[in-house]
Parts: sequence; structure tokens; C-alpha cells
Amino acid sequence: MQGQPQTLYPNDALQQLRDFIAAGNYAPGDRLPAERQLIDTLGVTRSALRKSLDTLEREGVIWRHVGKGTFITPHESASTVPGLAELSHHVTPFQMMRARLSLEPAIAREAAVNASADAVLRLKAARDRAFAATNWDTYEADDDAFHRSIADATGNILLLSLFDHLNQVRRVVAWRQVIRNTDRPAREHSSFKEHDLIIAAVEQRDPIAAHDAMRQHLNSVSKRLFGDG
Amino acid sequence: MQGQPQTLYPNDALQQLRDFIAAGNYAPGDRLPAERQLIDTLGVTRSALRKSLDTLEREGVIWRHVGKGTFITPHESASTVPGLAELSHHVTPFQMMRARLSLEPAIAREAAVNASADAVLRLKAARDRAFAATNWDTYEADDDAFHRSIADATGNILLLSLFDHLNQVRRVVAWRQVIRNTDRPAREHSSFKEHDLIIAAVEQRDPIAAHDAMRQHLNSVSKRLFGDG
DNA sequence: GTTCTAAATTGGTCGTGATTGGTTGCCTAC
DNA sequence: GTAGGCAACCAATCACGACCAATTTAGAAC
Repeated sequence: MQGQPQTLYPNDALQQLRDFIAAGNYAPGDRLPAERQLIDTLGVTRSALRKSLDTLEREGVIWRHVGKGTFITPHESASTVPGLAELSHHVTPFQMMRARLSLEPAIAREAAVNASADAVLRLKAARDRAFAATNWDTYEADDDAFHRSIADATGNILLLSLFDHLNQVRRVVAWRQVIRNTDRPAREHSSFKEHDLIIAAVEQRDPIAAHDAMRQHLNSVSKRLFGDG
Repeated sequence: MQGQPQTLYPNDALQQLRDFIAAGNYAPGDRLPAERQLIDTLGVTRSALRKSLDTLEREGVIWRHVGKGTFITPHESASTVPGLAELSHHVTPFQMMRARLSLEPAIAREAAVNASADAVLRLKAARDRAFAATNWDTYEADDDAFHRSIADATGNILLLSLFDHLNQVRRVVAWRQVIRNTDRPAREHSSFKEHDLIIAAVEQRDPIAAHDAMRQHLNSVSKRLFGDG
């Protein structure tokens, strides 16, 4: 696809640089070629190269100093984050749970502060749909939608985006070990009560209660998943 | 194919553009020709072309940015989740701050629970680099790296990924209005003390203190940005 | 062998001009 | 009178080159 010599999309230089480093087998502490040499090797402009180097520096992959050069960071922190699909292979269900416990209670708190009346209505509608689910699969989808509607209720598109990011990974992470001894969620399924508590807290504009209700809910989900909290 | 160059019915330009993209075999992420070139190729006016491009952008087919160009959307991405660049146009600095306040304290809490000794060392190294910054730009990069090293210290790649997602948007969000009346951060810049508090809390494995220290830090950043808390 | 100096090297910065998507306003055609 | 073509302008981005400051290297001077 490199038929055209003109610029491809901006991230191209970054990817080339990553490939170059990976192919070069650089050990931690090793020095990279000088910038003016790299732009020849990679065939990119210096500004594009330096932008990519900035990214790698922020990621902690490299370390630069005027007059000395650019070096691979001494501590191998394996902190290069792969793409979403790749990510889901490396995330354990426990880590997923910790991440949810980190993000979602805070989102619930924001929702309690900012939710519009309409958003509360949508929240209740999502709750009702989950309650009416006739099998576990649709319940999961509805539960999904319920949690997302809380992120939506924050009115903060960035928080919603963060939630979606988390959720995309969650859908793929393998936790099929969930015990389902009934064919559909029981009416007294504890989640329903917990959902109601969250909604009530949001409706009453009580950020602390919303935060705690969500945390409690996720803890009880965690308990069902892992056997205990 | 069109014998008459003059206008047919209004949607003509849109259809032509669709055909052009389909015929061009563009891969996701590829760049389209510039508008002023496309109007030559397609034989339509710029206003008609831009209207069509607007439609495609709303449909999520393409992605535009001033000074860069027009690109095919990288992945099929559910229409509900706008791309990162698109996102940054709709996120206000205030929303960004609320999102940081939602995520980063929780990350600091996780770091306090899970940070390895090595991770704490990397934390301190990042702190020292920021302290030694000689101008605001490198300070920002170092501060960035510091916050990221906290996410790294959680040992949870998903949390790190969430942080990166947030950070990618943060780099683009327009808050150039930040006041910088000195040419570099003063040694008594409050952030330095706050960074130290965070590190101390993580080192002492005190999740609550780490959470609060990060919240306080972000609050003071917010104060600097918006004038008050 | 030591010391000092000049040149070369390197990452960082700045300015200029070109390109790009976005905006505005005038003007024609219907 | 209104919609749309048309052109000029705006602001963001990038390539390119020159220059700057930190650092290393080489060699001259003694």
C-alpha cells in the first residue's frame, strides 16, 4: 500500500518507529541512532519523527537528553499498551473487576451530580428492561445497557467513552465460568435491589450514596464471580 | 459518465463521493484527496462536496481535521462511540477535569495497593524529571509521564489502557488559555509537594491517602486552570 | 600525561511557507 | 427573496531549514 509516496495518515511514523525499535533488538539503556540519521532510515520528516519520539517518551519507552542522544528506558516496564483486541487477552477477570470498581462508582457519583430528568427516566427504563429479561443472555445485554445509561447520565461524553472502552474489553474477557443454575434471573436476584438503590441515589442527587451503591453492587457481582469478596 | 456538468438533483454530489470512495479501494485510516482536489476530480462545487462530507462524517464513514486532511474511519467502531479525534472536539476542559477526577484518584488507590518496589522507583524517577524541567513544555511531558507511571504502578494493564485513552483526548483538548506567567515551573510549584504526597501514600501502601492526595492534586490543577474550585 | 580549546554531534527551538479543513461574505440564477 | 456557486480569508498542521545549547570528541599546547 506504499505505492503513493505522499503522506499516509499521521500515526504512520510512530508505527514505523515502533517497528524499527522492535526489529533492532535494543536492550534497556541502549542508544538509538540520532534523529537526523533516523529520518533517513525511516524516510520520515524530523517533525513527524520527533512527534513519535515524544509519544514514546511519554509512554516511558525512551529517554532523551540534549547532546547525548535517545536511549531505551533502563527499566523494562512492558508498558506498551496493545490494541483493544490484544488487550483483552492479557486482562484477567480479576483485573477487569478492579478496573470496574475503579471507574464505575466514580461515574455513578458524577451521574448523581449531573443527571437530567430525562436521563433518570432512561435509567429507569433500562432497569425495567433488565427486570423483564426472560433469559440470561438478554439480561446481560440489558444489564450492560443499564450500566451504560448511568455513564450516559453523567452528561460527560468523555466519561461515556471511557466506560465504552472498558466495556469493549469486558465483552471479550473470558469469564464463562459464571454459575447459572437457573434459566433466568430470579426476581429476587440481588442485582435488582442494588440497581434500585443506585437509581434512587442518582434521583436524589446524592453523589456519595450513588458512589457507594455502585461499589456495593459491583462487589456483589464480584462475589458471585469469584466466590467471595 | 455525466454528460451534463450542471446540477442534477441535490444528492448527486453525495452519490458521486460515495462512488469515488468505493472505487478508490481506500483502507481504513487512508487519507482522501484534499477538498480542493476532490472538487476537480468529481466536478462538483466545494459547498456541495462539503455538505456530502458532512453527511459521511455524521455516518462515521470519514474523519476530518483541519490542517491534516480527511480520512477513512480507522475501524468499524459502533456509531455511538465517536473516534478519539472526534471526541476531543466535543469535550470541554471542564468535562476533561471531571473525568480525570473520576478516574485518576481511583487509579492512585489501586497503585497504593499493588505497586511493586520497582514501580515506586520509577515513580520517583518520573517525579525527579518533572522537578528538573527547565520549561513548561518539558514539564508537561514529565508531569504526563508521572501520572502515567502511577497508572503503570497498578499493574493493571486495563487501568493503564483507560488512562491512556483519557490522556490521548487530553493532549488534544484545547486549553491553551492556561496562564503561564513564568518561563518555567517554580520550585515551590504546588504540584511538586502534591506529587510527593502521592508517592508517599503509594509507598506506604495507604490506598485512602493515595486516593485523597491525587484528588487534592487534581483539584489544585483545576484551580489553576479555571481560577477556582 | 594533563589540560585547555575548538570542532563535531545531538536533542530542542524558532520562523517561514505551503497545505488543509472551516468560515464568511459577495453575487448570480432561479 | 432565497439558495447555492464562488472566492477570499482563517486557523491548524506540517515540512523544511537555520539556529541554539548541552555534550562529547579530537587535537593542540605544554
